[in-house]
Amino acid sequence: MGTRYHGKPDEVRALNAFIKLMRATDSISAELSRHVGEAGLTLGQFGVLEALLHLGPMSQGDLGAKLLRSGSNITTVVDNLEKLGLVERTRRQDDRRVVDVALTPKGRTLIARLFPTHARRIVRLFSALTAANQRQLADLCRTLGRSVSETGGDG
Amino acid sequence: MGTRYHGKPDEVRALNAFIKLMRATDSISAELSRHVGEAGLTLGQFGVLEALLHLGPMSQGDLGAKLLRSGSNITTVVDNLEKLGLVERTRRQDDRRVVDVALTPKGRTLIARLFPTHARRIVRLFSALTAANQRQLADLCRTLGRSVSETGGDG
DNA sequence: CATTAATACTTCGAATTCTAATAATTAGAA
DNA sequence: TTCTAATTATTAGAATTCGAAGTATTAATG
Repeated sequence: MGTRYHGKPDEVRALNAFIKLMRATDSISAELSRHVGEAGLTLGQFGVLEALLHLGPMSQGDLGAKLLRSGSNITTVVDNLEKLGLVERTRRQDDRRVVDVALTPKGRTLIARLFPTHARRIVRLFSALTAANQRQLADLCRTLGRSVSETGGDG
Repeated sequence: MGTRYHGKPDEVRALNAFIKLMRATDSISAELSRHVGEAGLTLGQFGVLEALLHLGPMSQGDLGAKLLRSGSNITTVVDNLEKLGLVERTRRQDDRRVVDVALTPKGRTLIARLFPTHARRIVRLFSALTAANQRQLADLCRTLGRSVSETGGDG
């Protein structure tokens, strides 16, 4: 009772990296969510607005691919952003299956105002790491993420 | 208009590390969620069962602290696990505010069966990194996570 | 051309997750 | 001891998130 998991060295090592990764992400998300929430937005909504600001209007499918979210999720989040008057949907004329999403002036003003603060907050959170360590972390995460999404389930 | 964000170097660096971190975590979570889901569990439920297996029975408050989740979230997840007959609640006698959560035999059997596969899966996902790189990643995430939860909002 | 298959989105049901408000219990202070 | 604080858990309401099923549209096949 109350004993930690003792496994093989390679399991302990991977599980430790895994749990640290998850906890760091959780902490950062919670912190950013708190401040985005002060502006009346969720992180998911913020992510959509930011993608539209920096990449321009795009279909819901592309949004899902960019943000690694399911199609039904994008539908829901865009629904809520539309209710808030921050984005608008346009059915594409040359392919009426596709729905393009674009910022409204109100949405553009809001995200353009919020993003700089958000970016500075991320700089501050990551300032616990040196520049070299930030690059190293990005590199390790890129390798890891790429491998996971490529090899997927089988192996 | 389809232009990526161009900011100051320190912003670009931190934002890049941030997005890589988030994407890696998302990919890994999705992959693990898929397989845990085959056993009829969510990642949140799995996390509670695993904590109870490796650390023994504990209060809902302690579960929330271990898993970095809110109290109301733990209430909900434990509700669902209780419906599935995998955990049981006991009101603590010497402090009747506290609810202790423990695995039922059924819950213990299930998580004890699932965990080894889960652990091997994590080892496989992280095998894209060398042992040294896994330790490095854990170290960077520990530093980052600790800094975030300590310094919190102000800075 | 007609049928079938693939694509893009929506809807539905369920679980997660949060904050805020509430209830129950315990601890501390007057 | 009695009133007030603080602690622990639950409930309510909203948003996120998923997978599966359904709809509309387009592409491909016969």
